[in-house]
Amino acid sequence: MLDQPTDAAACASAPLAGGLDLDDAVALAQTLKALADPARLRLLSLIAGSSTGEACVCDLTGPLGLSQPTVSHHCKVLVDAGFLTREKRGVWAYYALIPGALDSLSGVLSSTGAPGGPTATSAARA
Amino acid sequence: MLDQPTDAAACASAPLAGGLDLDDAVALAQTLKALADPARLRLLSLIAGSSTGEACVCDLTGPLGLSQPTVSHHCKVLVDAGFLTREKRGVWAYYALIPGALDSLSGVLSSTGAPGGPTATSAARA
DNA sequence: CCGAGGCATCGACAGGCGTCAATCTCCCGG
DNA sequence: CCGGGAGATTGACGCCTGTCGATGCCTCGG
Repeated sequence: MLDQPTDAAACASAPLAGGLDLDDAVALAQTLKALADPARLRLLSLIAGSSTGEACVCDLTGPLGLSQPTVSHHCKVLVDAGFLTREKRGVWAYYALIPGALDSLSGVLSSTGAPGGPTATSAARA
Repeated sequence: MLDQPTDAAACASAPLAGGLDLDDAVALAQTLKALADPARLRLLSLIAGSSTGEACVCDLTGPLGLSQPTVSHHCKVLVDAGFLTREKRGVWAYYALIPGALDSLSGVLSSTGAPGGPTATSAARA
């Protein structure tokens, strides 16, 4: 231990009161973690590049080179993170991306560089 | 085998040629993964909120509640990802964030929703 | 020249995450 | 009513990563 006397502020000066609360940091990290995967990024890109703006699982397993359960798992993660919507039509499940979800995330990232930003606390959470 | 005759395109229609290459997806995922951590997000926020725009390790261990090696590890990850710069002044190492790094990432995320976007291929890589 | 202190690195451990094979459920066509 | 097929779920395995304790390096003050 060796305790920590009054010379704790040895190097810098400001007490460094961070603008990001721990709870908010965890939420934002979870949203980012949903995107921080090559398979999920390509999955979003595939759906975004589709002509109809939606795609079913059986069409995604081919281009991604992944098995069906894996694709289903990634879709579930993206739906849970608020990036995709799931619509069951007959036997097939069609996934479409929610417009604005990525935009709000971009706004949060840009506001990080601005000290005392507006409302970065409760964003990326439509 | 049951083979797969011409009914391969059973559900959808388009061959779904994704705009994101696998190599590009891996690179973007690695950049996002550097941010997808509560400790690193708070670390960036602390440095951004600092009056001088920079902070040394010994000042970050306190607010983050992490040990010194852990903070040093996170700083290394962020420097390697291109979000922070490391400047050794005397005994102390001062970290400052690179302006524009988060902005370019925001641009990439926004362009994902635009089919046939501009240059999302080689971004977030200053 | 030598001691002290801040930072980076190493080794180890626990937890989470991505992936697949196997199985189950649900819906449609005949 | 029954068979087939698409998707979701479960269980297991392996890898990656966050965390800490211990140690080494490097710089500054005396």
